[in-house]
Amino acid sequence: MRYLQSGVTIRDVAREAGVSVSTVSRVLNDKDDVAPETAQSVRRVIEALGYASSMAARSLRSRVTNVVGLIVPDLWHPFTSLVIKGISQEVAAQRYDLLAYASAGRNVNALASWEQQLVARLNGSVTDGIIVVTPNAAQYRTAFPLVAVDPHQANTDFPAIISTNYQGVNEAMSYLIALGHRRIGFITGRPALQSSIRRLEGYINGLAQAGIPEDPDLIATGDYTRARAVECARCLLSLANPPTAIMAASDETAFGVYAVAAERHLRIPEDLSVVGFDNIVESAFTNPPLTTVDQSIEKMGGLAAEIVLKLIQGQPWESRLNKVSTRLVIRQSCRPIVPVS
Amino acid sequence: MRYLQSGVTIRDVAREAGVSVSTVSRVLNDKDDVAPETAQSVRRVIEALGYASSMAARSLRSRVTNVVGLIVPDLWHPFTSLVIKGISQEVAAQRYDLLAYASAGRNVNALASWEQQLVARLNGSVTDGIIVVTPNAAQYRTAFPLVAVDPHQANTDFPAIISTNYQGVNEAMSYLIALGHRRIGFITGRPALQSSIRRLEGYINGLAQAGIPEDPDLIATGDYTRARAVECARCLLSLANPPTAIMAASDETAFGVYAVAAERHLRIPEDLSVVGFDNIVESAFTNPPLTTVDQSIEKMGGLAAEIVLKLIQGQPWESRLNKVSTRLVIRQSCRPIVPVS
DNA sequence: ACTGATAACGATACCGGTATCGTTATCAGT
DNA sequence: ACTGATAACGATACCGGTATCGTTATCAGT
Repeated sequence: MRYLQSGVTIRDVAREAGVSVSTVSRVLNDKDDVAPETAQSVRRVIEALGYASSMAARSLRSRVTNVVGLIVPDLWHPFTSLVIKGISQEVAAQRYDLLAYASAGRNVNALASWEQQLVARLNGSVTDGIIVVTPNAAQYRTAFPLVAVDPHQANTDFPAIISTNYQGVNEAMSYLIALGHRRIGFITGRPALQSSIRRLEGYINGLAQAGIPEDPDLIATGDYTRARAVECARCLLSLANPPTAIMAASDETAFGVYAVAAERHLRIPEDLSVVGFDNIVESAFTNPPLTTVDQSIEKMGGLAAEIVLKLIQGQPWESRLNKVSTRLVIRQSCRPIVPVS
Repeated sequence: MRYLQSGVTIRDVAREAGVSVSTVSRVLNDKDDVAPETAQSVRRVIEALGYASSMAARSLRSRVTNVVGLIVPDLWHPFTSLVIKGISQEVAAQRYDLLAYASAGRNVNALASWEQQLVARLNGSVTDGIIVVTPNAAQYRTAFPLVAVDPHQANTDFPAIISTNYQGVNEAMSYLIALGHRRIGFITGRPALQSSIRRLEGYINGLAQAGIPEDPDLIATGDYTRARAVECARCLLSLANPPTAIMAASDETAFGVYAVAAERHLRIPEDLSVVGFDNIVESAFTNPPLTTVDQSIEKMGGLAAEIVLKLIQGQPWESRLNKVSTRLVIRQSCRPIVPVS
């Protein structure tokens, strides 16, 4: 492999065009005090030399990059993909560029401090503002616009986008109870996370509102992963008096329940009703399609982008907590309970 | 919203620690000619001031960023997600950072020149090398490492990763023919693309090898999208003598066939066999699960990362075309043809 | 006592842009 | 003819790091 020569700088362009670097810079930035003919000839030279200005040099001096940064744990998880889709569209619409950073593969302990470092380093050099998805650090210190999507802590120093976790589960519970279910199992998310806590509260209050006593055996502690959900589901379905329905704290969790149902030859929804949370793309394609709580992940991304761009442009954003509402999507994984005659 | 004060520079750290900026720089880069006590105290000051070095300034001078760039049309498409997963793991393993750029939302005509600009701008300022997925430009001019995944042109100036498109379809055809199918429809990809051409050849030669005459009616021209595939499938299934099986040039295309089958009350695989290409995540979750040609998208990403990192480190990479082999994944969307008694 | 090597650190030019201030030519208005 | 405004452009400091070269103190070896 050989590469073409590079390293064309603004000074090369200036020399070739017979003007000063100032004038070239003016042409690059579409300033208005340049004679049209001059601009034209400079542009021709730029084209001929294949010149592209260095983002590093530009941002070092002018402190504007027109780039929005995004920090996510990974770039391939379904949840992440949807968030990115929402962000991406809004950012592109406002003619900014999007630049994503994956923190995956890193030591979990070092992660928080690494993210903190990254935020500081990106802002003030390569990005004008940053969107963070599921931050691990409690606090970010930055002088630049920062917005968090689905933060794991309740209180943050910067605007955060969250969905109505409590109401989402609560609504799903009403639905299951209306179908006649009384023994409803719950598999939680990762206990430390705010979203997980709120969803559990939705479950508990859902039962209370219907006057159904809470049974500790029916609450299994998961962590949002499919693997852990499999263990939880085995546990719940091995009870002497097993649940007729399982409310899962995430779609991935629900798919774990699907797997266990299959291994025990339980049919969904005939023998077991299941409700998920997230409405990731896969949930519409499973067999049967999963009834789940849609948290408009895409919309969360869009809102995050909107806010960070407002902040970048110097407009204030009062509200620190921005809720995006959830909605129960009824598919085919639940059915009314048939009283044992 | 108020933000913390920022703008801590290396000079602030130097002043506070009572050393020169050179020494601070040495500490930052783990150079060995610094007294341990000095390094210790500098590190304490860095911590106390919340200092983070500016990537822009660093890369401007040292021309090393430890960042691999990625340019993709979008960040949420299933194909993209899998490529990114492969890249991400390899890049993280070698302690580089990954930075993704989405070109979506941009005017299609301006896209190629925009990408060309972006490559030039990223390299030599924020990244050490770049991986491009499905480039639109015929040629990129860059002095830095560049690798293309699944390029749309056959010949490129830089290493490219492609899958064995021809063999993949060919193998699938053998499978369908072995099941007894004789009238096999084909829905192509976007005709201009190299991958599409090779897949079509796999279909045509598959028929020829079995001595089955080619029927132009059975070849419908798609473009890899689900929407277009729906029209193609309607066309094929409306023939006087319709196909008993359809080979689709992509999984998305296959899902278009699924949709048309449902609207016409045709059962898959009882009434119609379908084979896809890609093996995206969804294909395992459809009803029925799709038999498809796996092109190890993740592995393609991993290989791309491996090559670009080798190039960055100055090691040569001879081969310009790197093939990743395909593999037929048999699920439940095909069945043997039953002779009409 | 002198030499040479080495450890530890400092001073300063420089990367490639933009911001800022200055200069020159031209011309309308009196 | 002189003044002031304006259009068009140039010279240069500067952004915040690192590379390069230099300096000083210390000490082992003769």
